[in-house]
Amino acid sequence: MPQYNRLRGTKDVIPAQTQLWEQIIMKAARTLKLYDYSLIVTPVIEETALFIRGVGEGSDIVMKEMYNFQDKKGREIVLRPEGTASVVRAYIENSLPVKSNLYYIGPMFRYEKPQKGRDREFYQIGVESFGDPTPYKDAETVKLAETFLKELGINAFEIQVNSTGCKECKPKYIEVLLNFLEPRKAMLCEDCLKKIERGAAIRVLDCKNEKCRETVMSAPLVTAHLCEPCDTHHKLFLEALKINGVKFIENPRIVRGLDYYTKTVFEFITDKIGAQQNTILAGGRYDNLVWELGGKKTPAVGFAAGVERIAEVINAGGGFTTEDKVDIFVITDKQYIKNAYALVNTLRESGIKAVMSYEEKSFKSQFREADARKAKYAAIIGETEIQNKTVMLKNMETGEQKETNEQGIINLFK
RNA sequence: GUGGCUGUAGCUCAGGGGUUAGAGCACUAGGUUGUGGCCCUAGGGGCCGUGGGUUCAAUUCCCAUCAGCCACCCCA
Repeated sequence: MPQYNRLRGTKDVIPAQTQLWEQIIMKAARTLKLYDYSLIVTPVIEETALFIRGVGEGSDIVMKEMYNFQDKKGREIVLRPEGTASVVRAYIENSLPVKSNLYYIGPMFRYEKPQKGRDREFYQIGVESFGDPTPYKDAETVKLAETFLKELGINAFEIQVNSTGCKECKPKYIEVLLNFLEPRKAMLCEDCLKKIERGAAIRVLDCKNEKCRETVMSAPLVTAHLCEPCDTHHKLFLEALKINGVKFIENPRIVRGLDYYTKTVFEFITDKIGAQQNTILAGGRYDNLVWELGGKKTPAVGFAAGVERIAEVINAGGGFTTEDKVDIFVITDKQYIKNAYALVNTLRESGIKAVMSYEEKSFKSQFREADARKAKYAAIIGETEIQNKTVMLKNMETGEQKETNEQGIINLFK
């Protein structure tokens, strides 16, 4: 018999994990509705050009991480590497209301080398809010993200915020930065030199190399080079966060890897996963993307959270105690299996989670199984019970048992 | 994409160039003629990741490959 295995970097999410996923999705949906967001579902496949235009030609995602292929007509197709470009495309294509609050959940694909906290297929829950240019919206979005995580019992994270400026001041800042780096090239690692060459000088700021970090310590900060409107926006954003009671850390060195961000950017970082992949949620404002993808000039802000990473954090904190106990395990002799079968059905019709073994097994085995399934009660139907038209009900925790009947059991669970 | 470590039962792992490869846990059955958890006994289950090479002989040594983990890179 041939054996088939998962493709590299993919995983099966089995019941031991999906219980947690159900919780994450349910709680996310509740919080999102509170903030007036609606679900949007877009295709997993899109034309490749959407992401080249949307995410940016120079980004790593586009340069080396896209799962792209040609379909039977030779069209360039890609398994979406992220959600924002798709949602923006759908927003434009469906002429949605200018002000729209949308959320999505689904798999994303990136052809990367897998390691802990980083798969080739992974799930994201994300939100995108269109039509509101104010910093209040930025702060609301951060607050929403914080609420979502706290609802899940996650408190061990740090919120880092920054502004990357707009298309007016960003290029000017990069020039200032280049002037600073130029005489210090000898101090930088090879990767950073490459970053400068391919026009991604800002990425030097978040290099983890010791020497680079030291060098960059005294580098000019973006926040000090924002144009007037961006600076005002940023200050008001920080103030709005305080009004919302959000605790944050200003980190002028966070740089998002996707090219579309303008002004506000933020990251939620945890130290609970025990891996280097410690960003569980990240996002920011992107005021030019809708226009760049062919829509009307529309401001927008959003974020995306990694479902697997969130699940990891929850598990690291002991996980959830989910109630998956069976209410009643029905136990019987082989000649009364049909009677037991009928009882299980009746109980279920009354909303009671009842199970039994259809196979002929000894009482001992059936009790062992009832125990393994963590049944609250065992209901025994044997010869005497059939004769008396009763059911022996045993409390599996206390060990007490008493004779009752079908209706008695149903009443017990009302 | 680069570098390092690892790959033996469902899980955690031991072992070792030569007959039938082990342990604990889990699983199944039994230890009362109708009663679980603890305990005891028995049992099932392994192409020793895959392919090739060296050898009289490979699961053990060598190479390749695949996969996982870690670091870099990057990101959710």
